[in-house]
This record gives sequence, structure tokens and C-alpha cells, in this order.
Amino acid sequence: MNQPKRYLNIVSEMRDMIREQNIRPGDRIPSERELAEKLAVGRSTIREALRSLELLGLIETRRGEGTFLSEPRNHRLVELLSTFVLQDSKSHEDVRETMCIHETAAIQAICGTDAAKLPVWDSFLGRLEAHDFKREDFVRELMVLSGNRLSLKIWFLLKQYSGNPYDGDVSPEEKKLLTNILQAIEEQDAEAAIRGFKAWSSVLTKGENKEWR
Amino acid sequence: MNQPKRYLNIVSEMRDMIREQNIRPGDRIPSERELAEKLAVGRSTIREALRSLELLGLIETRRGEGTFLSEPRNHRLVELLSTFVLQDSKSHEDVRETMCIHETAAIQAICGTDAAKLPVWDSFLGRLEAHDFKREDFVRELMVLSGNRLSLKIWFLLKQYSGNPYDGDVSPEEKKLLTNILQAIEEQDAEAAIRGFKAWSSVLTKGENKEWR
DNA sequence: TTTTTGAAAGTGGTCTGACCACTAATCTTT
DNA sequence: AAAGATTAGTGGTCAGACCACTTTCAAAAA
Repeated sequence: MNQPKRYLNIVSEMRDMIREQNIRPGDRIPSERELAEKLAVGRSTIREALRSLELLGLIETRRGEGTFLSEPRNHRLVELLSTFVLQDSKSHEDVRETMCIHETAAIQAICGTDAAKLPVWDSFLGRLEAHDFKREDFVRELMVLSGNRLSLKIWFLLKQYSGNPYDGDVSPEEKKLLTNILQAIEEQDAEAAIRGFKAWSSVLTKGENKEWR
Repeated sequence: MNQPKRYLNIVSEMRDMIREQNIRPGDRIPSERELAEKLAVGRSTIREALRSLELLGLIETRRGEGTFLSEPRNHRLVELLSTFVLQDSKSHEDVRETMCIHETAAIQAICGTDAAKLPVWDSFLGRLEAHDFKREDFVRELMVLSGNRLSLKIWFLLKQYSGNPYDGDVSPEEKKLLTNILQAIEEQDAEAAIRGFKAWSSVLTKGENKEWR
């Protein structure tokens, strides 16, 4: 009978251990030798599990010191997979399209509520006037305002995975366009807002940003 | 000086090797012992690299046979993302809503193409008539037809976390409703299709499935 | 006493060699 | 020719040994 691989058990056992003992990012994890003894496996098996987690950026190892739980911002999943998976252009297209799905859904959600009347909305408008306002800030703000944190997280991860389509500053011409989108949202005209957003976004990606420079 | 870890070098060397030798998904990779000799490192180092890639789903190992390059559809991007994306923001409502985002986007996508004229569409209609057609089958079929595999994967994952809102068989009354949705899609009337879908889905979740039993 | 030094203990990084469990190809027997 | 047994090759795991490095702390020097 083909047995399940031990190192995979170790991976999940370690996840449980981290949760049960409430180990926080930055904290130290028991040493490889300790883990091997405690879990009754060889050290090399422990290492196979640890190296897997390390490649994902979930843990950090410092020779001579020990192994530590990583800060979530250091998780490397996205970067890693992009180096292996991104060669397939179809996948890349899927990523871009899925991002767009979340973005338009966010706009739809905002239009469906009275979010445009909340104080955060005013602060949004104010920040748009700042001279160093980035394109990414605009979209992220929309995602946050949608109120769906899961959607926001997925979007954020996809963004890194897609090579940052919203890189760069907002030019004065663009600012007018964005203001129109916000106005449409304020009037709860989802259709117009989405139309405007898609126009802006398609110019960014297909036009290689030339129009705005 | 703290030297870079060898197993990381191995990871990238293997990526290069795969590209240069044009190894395709399903093909066999040199054995661990061969790689160890060729790259002049210990077998355990090779294994640390291989186990990392295996956790990502980039390779597959079969004891007694060898190590093989995985099909891209087996990559574990989404699964791994979920293990720590869903941890803190796993509000059930967000999950359900995000699922819905992907579902409506799928319908929208199908309506935008001529998918309803493809042979797969007929097979879809045929399967709907089967007596053991599950609700989940209906939605999954839509997700597949959208053509966005990433979106499909995300949806599939969310489904597991959401307590399977589409559990159960399709009742005869339901079948009429679903047929209407499909007809709207066939006529490329996205708005009507989505309206119909949301009506069906909201009855399922809020009505606790009572109406259909 | 305070500071410096350095030896020891502990940790991750790597290699080697040895089994085991399993598969597939080969050889042997029927 | 077919069925069974052998064997070579593969991944899975373990134990033990070094190495390079960091921290600690006690001994030596100031």
C-alpha cells in the first residue's frame, strides 16, 4: 500500500502546533532536532517539511539561531509561482481577468450601499487630489470600500502575481476620468461607473500607458 | 559570511534544466541520485528542493517509478493561498459573497461569447435531464464554461469553505428555473440570466432548501 | 571590579551510507 | 506462450557525522 508521505503530515502537524501554542510571527519554532524527537521522525524528514515551508516564505531560518515564523508580508507564494507558472500566457490572462472580476464587483457593491456618504469617502476624494496619488491607490481604495475583505485579499495577491498593472502615478488627464467614475458611484450608477473604470483600465494595459505621459 | 542555501540553487537550476531540455508536463525528471551526482550535491539536498516543488504541486513523485513534471492544472496556487488568506478574514458572509462574485462573472463571460453554440453546451443540456443531476454540477458547469480556470479554482475552494451551499439534487420544479437561466444565457441576455441565478441561489441559502423538498 | 577572551553548547546546512517499500523490466519455469 | 519469480532502479526514511555560525557564560586579563 502506498503510504501517505510523512513530510506532509509534518507540515500539517506543524500548522496545528503553531496554532495551539499560539506562536506569533517572529517567534521561534522548536529546533529541528527537538521536532524530530517530539514527532518521532528523522531529522531529514523534518527538514523536508521545513524547507517546503521556507520556500513559501512561511518560516525563516537563521543558521546558528533557529527557525522563526515569518511575517505574513514575507510570504513568497505569489512570486514563486509566477516564476514557474506565469510562462503560460493563458494563466496570465486568467489572472488579469480575475482581478477585473473583483474590481467590477467591488464597484457594484459600493454602488449598492450608501458608502459614498460615509466619512471615508470624503477622505478618499481628498487623497485623490494629492500630487503623489498612485493608480494602485485608487483601485485599492475601491476594493477596501467594497467591504469584502476576502475579495480584497485575493485581489491584492493577484495584483502582485500579475506584474502590477496599476503601476505609476495618476496624471492630471487621468484624474478627470477617475473623478467621473467616482461621481457615477456617488449617484449609484453602477453601469456607468463600471464602464468608465473599464475604459480607464483597458487604456492602461493595452495602451502601454503612453496616452497618459 | 552566511552562504546562500544550496537547495534554493537547486530549485532554480532545476527550473533551467526543465526549460532547456524542454521537459513537458507528464515527463519524467532524472532520479534523485542522478541529479545529486550531476549537480554535485548530496541526495538530501536534492530532496529538500524536490519536496518544496512537490508541495507547490509543480512536480509529482511516484515511489518506485520516479519524479514527474505536473500538469499545470495540478498547481496548488489557490489551495496554498487559501490556507493563510482565509485564516483571518474568513467571515462566512465574505466567502459566500465572493463565491457569488465569481458565479455571476462566469455567467457574464458565457453570455459574452458564443459558448452556448458549442457542443459542450448540448452535453450540458443533456446532463441536466439526468435524474441524479446535482445542484453543484449546474454551477460548476457554468464555471467551467466561463473558460477562466483560475476563477474556477478559486470558486471550487470557496465552496469547500462555505459549507457547500449547493448540496443536494435538483428537484423537478428547480429544473424549470434552471432551464430558464440557460435559455437566457443562450439568448445572451446576461442581465436576465444573472437575475434568475440570484433568485435561485438566494432561495437555496436563505430558504434552507425547504421549498424544494 | 570591569572588560576581554575564548571555550562550549546549541542551531541550521550538508553529506554519506544504509535500509525499506514499491514498480517495472527481465528471466525462469511451467 | 503464459505464468511466476528475480532483479535493478526508484522514492521514503533514518542515523550519524561534520561544518559554519550564533549565543552564552565562565575564565582570564585589564
